[in-house]
Amino acid sequence: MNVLEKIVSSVTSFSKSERKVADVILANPQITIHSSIAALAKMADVSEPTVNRFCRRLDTKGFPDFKLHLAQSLANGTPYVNRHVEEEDGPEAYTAKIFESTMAALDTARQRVDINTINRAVDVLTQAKKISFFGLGASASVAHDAQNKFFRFNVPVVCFDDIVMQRMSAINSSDGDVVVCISHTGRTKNLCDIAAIARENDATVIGITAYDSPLARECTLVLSLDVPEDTDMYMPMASRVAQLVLIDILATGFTLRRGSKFRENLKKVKDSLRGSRFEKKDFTN
Amino acid sequence: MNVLEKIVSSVTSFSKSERKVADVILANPQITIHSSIAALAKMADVSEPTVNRFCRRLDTKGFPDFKLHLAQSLANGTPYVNRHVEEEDGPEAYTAKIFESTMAALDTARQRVDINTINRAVDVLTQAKKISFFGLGASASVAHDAQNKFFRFNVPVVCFDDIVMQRMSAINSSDGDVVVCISHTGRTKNLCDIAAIARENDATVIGITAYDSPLARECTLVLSLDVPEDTDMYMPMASRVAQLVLIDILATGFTLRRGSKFRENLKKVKDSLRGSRFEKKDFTN
DNA sequence: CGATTTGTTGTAATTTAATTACAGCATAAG
DNA sequence: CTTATGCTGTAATTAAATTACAACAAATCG
Repeated sequence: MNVLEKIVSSVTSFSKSERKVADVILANPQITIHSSIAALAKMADVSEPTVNRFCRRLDTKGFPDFKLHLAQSLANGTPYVNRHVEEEDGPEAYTAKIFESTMAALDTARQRVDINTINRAVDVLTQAKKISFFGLGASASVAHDAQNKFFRFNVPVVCFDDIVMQRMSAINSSDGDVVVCISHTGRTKNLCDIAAIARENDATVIGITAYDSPLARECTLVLSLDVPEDTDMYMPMASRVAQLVLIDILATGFTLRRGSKFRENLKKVKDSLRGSRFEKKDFTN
Repeated sequence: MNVLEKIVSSVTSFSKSERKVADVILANPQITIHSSIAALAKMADVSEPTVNRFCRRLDTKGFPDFKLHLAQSLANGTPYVNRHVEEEDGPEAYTAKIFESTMAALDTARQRVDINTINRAVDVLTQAKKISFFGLGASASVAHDAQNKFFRFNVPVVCFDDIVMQRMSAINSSDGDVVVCISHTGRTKNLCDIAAIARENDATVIGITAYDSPLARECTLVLSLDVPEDTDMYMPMASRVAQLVLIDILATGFTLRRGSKFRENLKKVKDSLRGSRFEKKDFTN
């Protein structure tokens, strides 16, 4: 929890004077970090030791340390203490909030993701005979994106967003095949079934899903992203972005494992698109 | 440019002692922000005024101010000054770098995006008779994701990743229809054609693409995301995440414009999925 | 209803940290 | 070899933050 959020959440436990300090800081955080304790005390109309006590109450070593923490909270420009979109937000507010909450979600995802599992997943993927990406609903687009990436590596890769096709594909899988099942909740029944079928047929099943979910139990390897989802909107937003970044990481790990010679191959794929595009120089006029 | 990057880039203009200071700071930035000028001077084996002069050279007001800037640079935990993935990076390094570069990309996207255009795009979308999302290649998955979101709003929405279908759909469009064309480069010939066709048929064309690209010229409204793409990997990564966030923003703007009654409808859509899922309580054992 | 205790706040003293002024030294140019 | 320019450190100064303590307010208990 950053200092700004901490101030908001513990505002009830503050004394009268401390609340005055909190109000001033929340109103002009940017000014606060460039003020001395004397200036801030004057703004809040309290004494300097009160400001100091306020800082200590927030588990900082003192005023300078508090400013450091505050600066970090503000690093992303965070003008909105509350990142949840609200009814009365205008375009500027909700745009900023969505960017910020997405970045915050990626930050927690980064801290929580298990590097070891990523490494093992990359291992498995590089040795795969065939890679299949399965997702339903919102996760289907993540699966498509994964296909688009891994397809460039010139490995056999398929992607299905249709349970019948997924089922048939899972039944036909065998030892050496890798099936990647994508689901935010990990509680989509059909996908759990498919993971189980794939496992029964000796495929390695990687789950990009919630830890300790039904789907997770069916997987050989679970890449969990416990991202705090903003449920106000009833749509998966931040979680899906985190999933995509995870795909990027797996794809990057894959290319690095394959070595630099392989990377030239990637460039070839990219260059092959040139014919379908307008040249850049054509449009500098 | 953040302070850390600034130090790296101006390392040549430093004097011998200043470079010693730079080395110590770059090696332990986290320790630096919790040190006094005396402690840092000792670590770098220079005098205190040298440290102070070093700070001034970096356009900060002095040592405390420098620490503030440094704290902000480190806010995202940035241990990697260079965010580009390199050959010799291990799983820990490339995972962190990809998360960081994605977050950095979102941050620049946020700063550069034009709120006014977003607002107009939301206007247009809320009044649309029908919404179509078109994308090819990597952008196809973004289009799919957009469809998944807008579909929940109970508005007529289609998504095509096939040029023939896109073309037919564009030809059949008419006044009041909105076509959203997604392309990072904005130079995919087929998509430019389709945008032109849609426009000729009086549809409103929103482009999620590069500003000043061939596609942008064919659009009624251009949502540009000039995100610095890490081209080392020859894959669209950060740019596509930014596009998705933009979709989230448009979808959010849409729901807010429609009011709170409409939001209950969203909840209904989400609840409708319940039957296809395992209940949470079933798996707490 | 008054006395005592607990907690909050500000004043003044102290300590700590940062900055400035200046002098010595090294390096490079004339 | 001499002079000038620039870099670096010592010591003095100034600014800032913290601590100790006293006064006051509020609440609790007899």
